[in-house]
Amino acid sequence: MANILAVREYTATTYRVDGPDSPNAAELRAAGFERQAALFHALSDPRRLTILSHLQAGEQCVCHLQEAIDLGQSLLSFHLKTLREAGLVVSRREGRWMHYRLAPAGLTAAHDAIAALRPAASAIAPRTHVVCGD
Amino acid sequence: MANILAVREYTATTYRVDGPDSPNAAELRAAGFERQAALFHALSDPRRLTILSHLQAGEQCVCHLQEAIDLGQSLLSFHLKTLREAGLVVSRREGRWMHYRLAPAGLTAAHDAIAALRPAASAIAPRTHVVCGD
DNA sequence: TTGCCATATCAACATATCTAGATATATTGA
DNA sequence: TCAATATATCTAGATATGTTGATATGGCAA
Repeated sequence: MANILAVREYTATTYRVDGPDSPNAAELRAAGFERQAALFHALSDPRRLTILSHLQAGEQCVCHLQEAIDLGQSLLSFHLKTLREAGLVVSRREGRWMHYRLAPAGLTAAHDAIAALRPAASAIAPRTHVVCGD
Repeated sequence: MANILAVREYTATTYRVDGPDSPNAAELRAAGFERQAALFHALSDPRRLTILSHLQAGEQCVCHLQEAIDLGQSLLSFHLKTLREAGLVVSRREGRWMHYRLAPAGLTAAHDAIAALRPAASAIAPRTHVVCGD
């Protein structure tokens, strides 16, 4: 880790339920949505999805990614940084080359976030004639 | 549908593989990433995630959402529109009230998009000493 | 050293998105 | 028909994000 900041890690965090500064449920949920939103933001660009799909086969160095994907050098670097900061990929230096690979924990977090939003079967039907105005 | 445009629907689309205008695999993949990116964009805001989680219990009218969530009227309407255009919620008018509920197909599409990105077990390890420079 | 190469970062600009307030539209009830 | 209400849309400004070209950094080889 050294001096790298702002990299999401998806480690489990536990709180003592009644500790003096334990955040309440609403705050926890809000913080969760912030995290999840950041994760989905990283996934919300077709170029970044292209990069992820290229990494699916295994670790790649930037030079190979650049050959495979039509992106300028600094732009590719920018998108890789975005993915890295979101916790979706990790990087490793080998000599002068940087290698990137998928970070399964990040994808799992995204997967779980969506799974958590899926409605109960009872929740997908319209509820007609519910009085609203008062 | 009438004159509603730009609403994503997630119906299966099939192509004859060798038909004269059948898009090639790369184009199909690119189009898929565009769609998926739009979907993730709709999920990339904590306010919208909050809305979705409120709809998880079942259909809600806008007035109830507005009570439950601290958002100005036009802002709530904006985010609901974003979710609707992404195919994540559907709306229904009942009298003067609009009711919104989750659209399972949209959430499923997001879920599947992430599942499709998950790496093979062999792809998550660094591959050291791969020659790169040439 | 020195120079080269791979990649990251910076600075400037273009574009997209979010937000708030004002206004428009649709529906109901008087 | 009119007024009231719920929600959507519009407008303008603020902020965030993406893109490009230039420059910096870190490692290697001569």
